[in-house]
Amino acid sequence: MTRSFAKPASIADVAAAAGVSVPTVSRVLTGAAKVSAVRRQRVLDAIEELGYRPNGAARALVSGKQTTIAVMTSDTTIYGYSSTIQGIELAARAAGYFVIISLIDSDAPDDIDRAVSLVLSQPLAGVVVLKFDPAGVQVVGALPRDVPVVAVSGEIDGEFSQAVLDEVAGGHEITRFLLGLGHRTVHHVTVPPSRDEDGRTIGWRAALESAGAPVPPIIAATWEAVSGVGIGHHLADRDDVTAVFCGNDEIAMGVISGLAEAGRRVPDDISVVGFDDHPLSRIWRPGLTTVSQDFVDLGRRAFSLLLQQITGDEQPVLSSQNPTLVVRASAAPPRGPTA
Amino acid sequence: MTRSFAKPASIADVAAAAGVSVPTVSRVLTGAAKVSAVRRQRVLDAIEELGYRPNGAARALVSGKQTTIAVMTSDTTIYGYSSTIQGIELAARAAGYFVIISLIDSDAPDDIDRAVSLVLSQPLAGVVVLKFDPAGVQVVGALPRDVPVVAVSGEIDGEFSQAVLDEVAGGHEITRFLLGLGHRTVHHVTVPPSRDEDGRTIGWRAALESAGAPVPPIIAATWEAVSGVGIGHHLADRDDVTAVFCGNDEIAMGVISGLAEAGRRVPDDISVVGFDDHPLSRIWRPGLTTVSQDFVDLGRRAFSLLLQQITGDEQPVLSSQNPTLVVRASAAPPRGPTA
DNA sequence: GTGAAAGCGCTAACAC
DNA sequence: GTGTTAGCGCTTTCAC
Repeated sequence: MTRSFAKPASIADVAAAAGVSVPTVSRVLTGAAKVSAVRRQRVLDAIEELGYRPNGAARALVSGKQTTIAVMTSDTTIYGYSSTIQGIELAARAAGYFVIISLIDSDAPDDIDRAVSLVLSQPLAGVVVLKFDPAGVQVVGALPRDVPVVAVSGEIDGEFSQAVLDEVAGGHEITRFLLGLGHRTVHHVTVPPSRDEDGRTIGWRAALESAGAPVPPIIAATWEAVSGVGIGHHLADRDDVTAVFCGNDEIAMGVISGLAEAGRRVPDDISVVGFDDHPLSRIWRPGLTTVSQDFVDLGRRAFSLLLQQITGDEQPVLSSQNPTLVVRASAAPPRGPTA
Repeated sequence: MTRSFAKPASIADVAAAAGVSVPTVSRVLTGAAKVSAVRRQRVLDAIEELGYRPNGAARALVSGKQTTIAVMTSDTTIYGYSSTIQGIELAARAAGYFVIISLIDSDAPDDIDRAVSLVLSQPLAGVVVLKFDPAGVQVVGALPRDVPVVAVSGEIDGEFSQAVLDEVAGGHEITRFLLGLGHRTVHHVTVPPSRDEDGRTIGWRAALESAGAPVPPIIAATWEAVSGVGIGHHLADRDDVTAVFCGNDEIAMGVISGLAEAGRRVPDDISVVGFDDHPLSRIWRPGLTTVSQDFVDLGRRAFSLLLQQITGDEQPVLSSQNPTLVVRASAAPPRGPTA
């Protein structure tokens, strides 16, 4: 079969075929004004017959309204990222907007500039930046002030509208939970932070301090779950570690695996908890105690903030939501008295 | 701080500020023709000063060229989906195209129609459909023939260009691997198929048949990893099951968890393998034996097929790639002789 | 090299 | 209700 991508029919073709004027076709298309039933039908028939579809570029040009927003992110595959994107798309589509995905290669200045100018070269109603990592932070800083922008997650700065999950509260709560189980302190493994310290780390530290517990040095992992495995091996050698709070669930799984390979059992020998409530946390053995974050809702809220800006509101708004503690089996009281 | 989203500067504003004509500005922008160094610099300065950015809608209108493609998918969070999307974006961006994500709510005719007409209302150079599931299949069927389309995965039909991973080969290979370990037969748990039978299922059946092994009834799971847990419980009661090939890694993890909860050990009591080589398969305990698929590359190939169509090639092309077996610890020979 | 003029496909403003 | 006239921001002839 031969496929042909011929020049598409224009509104003028439709008008000609229907024997009406161009604006009349436009009227039946947009419903902006009444058209007699006869002509309306003729137009509809012509559209059908010609397989006519309005040219969006022309529409956007004349109306001055853009119906596309961009999501700038450094990744589309990480659980939190992809779920947030899904939430943004859902909300955007419901409001009649399309969403473009624009990947940021790294947080190197060159890559940031390239990503930003690429996005701006497109006619956009606004942009949502996933500020989960340093690349996102850089992009927010590089975006011009005359474009509607909302940042998702990250440090709260008040300059842009921002949709966040209250990570500080989440980190605080899960750390307090561990302390409540009887642990003397809680060690902390981080994913690459989007700033000096992620909210979850700040919450962890605050919980420790307000309980008068020692604050051990932070252990840094990468975004790769495997990086947790090495950390698990390392932790297995340390008698002083009884509870570990990991920056996300994948890392926690890696740590548990590493611990297991080194012969230490979770939660019997050591408690390990995560963050995010990844879908696999539930079926992981032992079930992972974690903090549940509603990323899809986060994406929805981000879009609604953006829409506010697009439609005129000029002041930055903050939308925050509290995550909830999910208790499963990976955390337990420490073995014996300090032993 | 007050943000203002004033009317953006147009090329005419730049021309006025630089004291040149509009086409001259266009020339320095596009590099279509030489401009004297003096004027060029004046234009550049004016652009800088006014913060001018070309209006993409106007450009698209006049050039008749679209630089946006759509990816239609029923999900953005599943590992294979999100990785493929990332590959598409990477390739598209390198070629100067933007990618719109358009979610399909379900495979119900209404949702399909809505999704298709929504996408077509946008000025697009082409569309990539993720045909991993029934919704994708329906969408491909509903798309008009005058738009460049490429399908990713799914049954090979020859009507559209298609990028696939050879799932039949993958399913065949991993089943043969299990048989080679000494299992009498291999049971199969499927994720919702995009057609009567997914390629991996076809490969499984073929391997069984050509080995003269019995073909047990198929067990159906959902896309949710948890659905595997219940199946695991169920399987634990059956003495005749010694090897299970799951439609994807998440389901395999669920099955292993269910088996473990019921007191059966993997791979000692029963072997379980997956498909996809999910990032967590490696750190799962036991390490999951699976079939590795390069989804990012799949996305890249899909885009390059689309580009071929956009730039004129009319005949459908098939791009296939062989997945590779990844042997880890979750499969072993069956216990004793039939025992 | 550079400007004037035309026109991409569409909607808005205006007469009738 | 309907057609005529403009004009959105840009690139592309086409003269000079």
